[in-house]
Amino acid sequence: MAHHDVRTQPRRKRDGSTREAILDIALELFNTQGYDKTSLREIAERLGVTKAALYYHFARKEDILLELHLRLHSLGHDMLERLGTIDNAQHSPDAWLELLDFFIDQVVANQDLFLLHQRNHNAFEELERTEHHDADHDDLQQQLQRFLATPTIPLAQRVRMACSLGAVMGALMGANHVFGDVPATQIADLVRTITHDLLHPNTPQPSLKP
Amino acid sequence: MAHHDVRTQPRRKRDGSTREAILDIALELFNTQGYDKTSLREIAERLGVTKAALYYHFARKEDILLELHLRLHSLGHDMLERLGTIDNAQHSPDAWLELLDFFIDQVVANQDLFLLHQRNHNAFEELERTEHHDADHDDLQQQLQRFLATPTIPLAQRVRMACSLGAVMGALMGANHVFGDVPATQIADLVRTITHDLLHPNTPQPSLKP
DNA sequence: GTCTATATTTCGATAGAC
DNA sequence: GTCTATCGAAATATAGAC
Repeated sequence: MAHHDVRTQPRRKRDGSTREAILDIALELFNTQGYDKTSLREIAERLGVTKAALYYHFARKEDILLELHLRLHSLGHDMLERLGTIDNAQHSPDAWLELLDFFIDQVVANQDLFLLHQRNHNAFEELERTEHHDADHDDLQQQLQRFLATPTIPLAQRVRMACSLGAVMGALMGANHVFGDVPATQIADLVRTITHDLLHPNTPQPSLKP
Repeated sequence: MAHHDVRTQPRRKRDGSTREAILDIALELFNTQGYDKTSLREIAERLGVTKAALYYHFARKEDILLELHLRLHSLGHDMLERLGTIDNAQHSPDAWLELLDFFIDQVVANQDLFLLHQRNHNAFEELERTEHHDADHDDLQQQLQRFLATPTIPLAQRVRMACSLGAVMGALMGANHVFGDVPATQIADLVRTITHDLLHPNTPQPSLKP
């Protein structure tokens, strides 16, 4: 579940650890400097190889970003299925809350990838413009936005759902800089409480799960 | 209050409308393509002039972004003062709610500028790394983050405040694409209600203002 | 203020040896 | 798999005429 096959490539040395190292360094640099401002020379330097070596593993610079995008995409796969079940009948706040619960876990566990997507929004958009976007494998965020645009759901509730998503991102993305050394899981639990208040106004919190 | 002096430049033709036109086009292109992917050639082309003409108005490309940043900064100036009064004693949810109320208006009225900041986060960061950032003229977002890091405020409430900010942004930024032709002011009112629920859990809404 | 060059730099990408 | 060397494109920025 961690990788998506992509085992068409040959290998002789380093068995494939270089490819992973490239992705790790790229993820870090893309997050701190941005995708465009990060050159292949910089990535190669940090890795201790030359630019040309990168081209053995990735045909284009864009493909590095694409691979990172795929990982984020596979993370959202489970969520999108749950979204489908919601779409059919029950747009209840409870179903959405359950979805958020899962989403929060994903964000905490893969903060870097979500940060990448948020901080390089434009680069990702162009990525999907180039990759001719065959079918329904939309971005997670795009699917969520399309869901929030559903006209059959009352506007007030759609706005509530949008706010709840923003609340989760707002609290968890900058968490490292703002909440210091407080463990992310603790922040996540607080956020869960808050999303409950947000979606179930004027309803007291249920007691903690045993 | 709209512009910040910057009247050191000479002028012979076009009295200064070109400068404004450059900023308008740049803002649009930066939002759709990103700051890095937008070339001066592209801006000039759209304006109907040549690249060199831009350099009469802005010494560097970075200065175009900087000017846009300053406008966003001046918008936040009032808010930061209000923040200062909160910082002294009362960290009450009501004071924060009042701040949010003002913030929501700002975001609705200047959606493009806030979008610019969100979609080009990395470019803005490098901007403040270059411009040696003399004193306390931080970014609005940076000031808010520093405030949310205040250790004297209980953690649970700090997370609530972070969530409320995220909720506002989450609902208002993508509003155009998600909520279709619903006027932004209507969304804003819904968001106000939601932020109330978020900061005053289990408390019924006060009746609408007369 | 705006133009026509042109300088300078950096980047993504390729070719071919090892 | 990684290297050296290099190409070609595009971008920022400058010089100087009008």
